[in-house]
Amino acid sequence: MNERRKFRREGEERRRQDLIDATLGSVAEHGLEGASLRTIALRAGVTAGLIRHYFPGKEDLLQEAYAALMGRMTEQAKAALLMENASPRQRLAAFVTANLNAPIIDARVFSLWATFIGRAGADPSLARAHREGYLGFRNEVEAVVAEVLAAEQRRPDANELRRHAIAINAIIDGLWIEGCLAAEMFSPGELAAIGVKAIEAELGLAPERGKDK
Amino acid sequence: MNERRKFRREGEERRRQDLIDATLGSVAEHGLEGASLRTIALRAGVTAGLIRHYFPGKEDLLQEAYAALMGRMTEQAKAALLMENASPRQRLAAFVTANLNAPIIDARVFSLWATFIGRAGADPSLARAHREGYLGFRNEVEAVVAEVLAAEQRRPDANELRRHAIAINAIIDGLWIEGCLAAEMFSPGELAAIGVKAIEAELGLAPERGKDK
DNA sequence: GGCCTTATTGTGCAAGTGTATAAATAGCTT
DNA sequence: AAGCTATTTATACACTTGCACAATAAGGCC
Repeated sequence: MNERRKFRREGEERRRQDLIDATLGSVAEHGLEGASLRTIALRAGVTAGLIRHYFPGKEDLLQEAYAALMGRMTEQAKAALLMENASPRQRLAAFVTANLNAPIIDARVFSLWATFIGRAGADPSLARAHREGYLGFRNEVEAVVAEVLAAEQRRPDANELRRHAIAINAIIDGLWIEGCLAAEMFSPGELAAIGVKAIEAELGLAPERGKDK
Repeated sequence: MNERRKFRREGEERRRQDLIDATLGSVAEHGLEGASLRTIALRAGVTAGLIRHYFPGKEDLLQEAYAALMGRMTEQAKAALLMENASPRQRLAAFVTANLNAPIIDARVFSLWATFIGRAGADPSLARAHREGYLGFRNEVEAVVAEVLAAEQRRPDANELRRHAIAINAIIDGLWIEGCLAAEMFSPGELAAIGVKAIEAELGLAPERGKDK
């Protein structure tokens, strides 16, 4: 009468990925507290015991899940900077726009980010993971800003550059949060437009004229 | 041999406040997952059973704790706006400065904010609490911005005002996060200086000259 | 000072937790 | 087709959790 459940063997990479995705899904829906091994396993279509076969403990699973989340976020964010043959200013605008639209503006991703980063104060390994991600991001910003200003024949010193990068980073982060928490309060593209304008004001760039030449 | 624990009766308001503080402390240190009724009670110097006497359930306690946190944050933030006989521009600068220094820049407060808001996506009552707090804050900003621009003889329309408020709010939020997460990366007052400058650029205000007249 | 209210403690309980480990079977190798 | 191995299931265990409730004593009231 008691039939043992049928199952399929999956490749190791695939299973690990599925478990990590299931973990992120659980955390996004019910928070860290609601993400039990059984919940996660159920979501991954697997029994709880299997998790122990791929991860030494729950802590490790959570940590890998957070790393995966950060990786995806920064990867998507930086992708917008790779445009070839575009002016620095256009690339900066594209970067900002990419960061202030889907899929980066996303309630689920924000929920995950907030949940994990709330523990950064207590968990040093999470704090370090964040610090690295943040500095990498800011350095990217600083590099583009340097190019933009150079194209305008301006020679900012290191300190000025740093302050611009901090401010621009803040603008993007702040608008990102507003967008994630209350997407329906903004019309499509509105946040990106506000962001680009604010950043150009910060850099003292003349307002864009219609395409000439 | 088994002596029952001695205790003191406290006023109702006092006990509720203590329990709420203990809750915030627990959540800040160990996250929502680590904030059990027993942990909270221990921190408040009380037995777990007592919590049920003041709060119908854990959910209610958490909700009241979040409301208390938000209340304190916005209260402190708005206090800076109450300066009498100061120019609008000075009041705006004071507001920004107040928001980008201790006690509002604080790792513990940030941890709490992030932990709770991470659940806003799943918990509608938390989401609403946030929405109200955010809109109240932004309206304050919008009001000051209107005064500042009026003092400069400028007549922005409602939409322009709204966009300025959104951008300024983002700048403050973004710098707040940076400061909370990595306070040691910034010299004292640096974030506030960056914030004031960025906001004045956003509003198109001429850089401040030394006091004349 | 004795009494009465109720704030507070202590204990119990069912459900759920992470971890450990034994038993089974899927799918490759030969 | 049989056998092996390691992926997967299933069960057990000690512990914690939120909640319920009976027992107790603190402190104001007469």
